[in-house]
Amino acid sequence: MMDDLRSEVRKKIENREFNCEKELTLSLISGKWKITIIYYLGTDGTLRFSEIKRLFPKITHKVLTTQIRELEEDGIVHRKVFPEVPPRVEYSLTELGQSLMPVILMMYDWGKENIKTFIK
Amino acid sequence: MMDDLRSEVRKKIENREFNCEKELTLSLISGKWKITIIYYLGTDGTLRFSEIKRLFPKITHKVLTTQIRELEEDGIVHRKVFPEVPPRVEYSLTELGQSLMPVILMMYDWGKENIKTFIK
DNA sequence: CGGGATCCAGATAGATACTG
DNA sequence: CAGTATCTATCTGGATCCCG
Repeated sequence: MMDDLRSEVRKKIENREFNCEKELTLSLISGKWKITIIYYLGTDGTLRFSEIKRLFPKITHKVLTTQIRELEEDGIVHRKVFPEVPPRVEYSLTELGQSLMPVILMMYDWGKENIKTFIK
Repeated sequence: MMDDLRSEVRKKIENREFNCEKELTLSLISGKWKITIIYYLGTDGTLRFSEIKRLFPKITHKVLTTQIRELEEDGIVHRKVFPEVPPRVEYSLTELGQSLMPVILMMYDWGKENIKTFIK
């Protein structure tokens, strides 16, 4: 067990909603911004909420919160709160999250390699 | 260019809706059944519509049609129609689709390796 | 600064019925 | 056998406003 939050992914596993383990991997990184959030945290190490937000000019505050919270519930992202005023919150990848990086880098490479195919 | 169908993925590229190339890779395999359909075609070589359907007891006819059609529009899957009665249609991976297999296998391995983490 | 609540729109999946 | 059309349920993301 990772933490006491009930992640949706874990529920899917319990309800046998996956055809196969690769769908677990897929669902962890699926979400309009998740894969890129993981990638940034994996390359930059630690980022504050506002720093991540600045990386995505078009994301709204609430949506970023939701995406990060889900990654946290899935055990991919670690959240560290500093008891200061104004509050400071730093995010980083957990060990599990870091183990996802090779997969994401491979997807990155495949995309760079093949994106030409999709452009006229 | 691949074919004359307008794939949603290609439109997203043109509209610059991706933050990064890995989101291209992700969106090609995202969809409740796509990644597993690609995997089956990659390992079995060629499958008929009804054969694929049998592999997913819970998928409906129409949903399978839609998923395959999108994969076809994205240039991942090749569709061969035999002009017979009753009709026969065989699906297989294109070269582009086959190049996705290592990525999917890596996701499979990651899932098998880490699924224990998610079970109490 | 970071987060939560509410309401809403669009996309995706599923049920069902019909076709050559 | 494979595919289409219609309708509906669900999910996810987004807009907006409020809070310590």
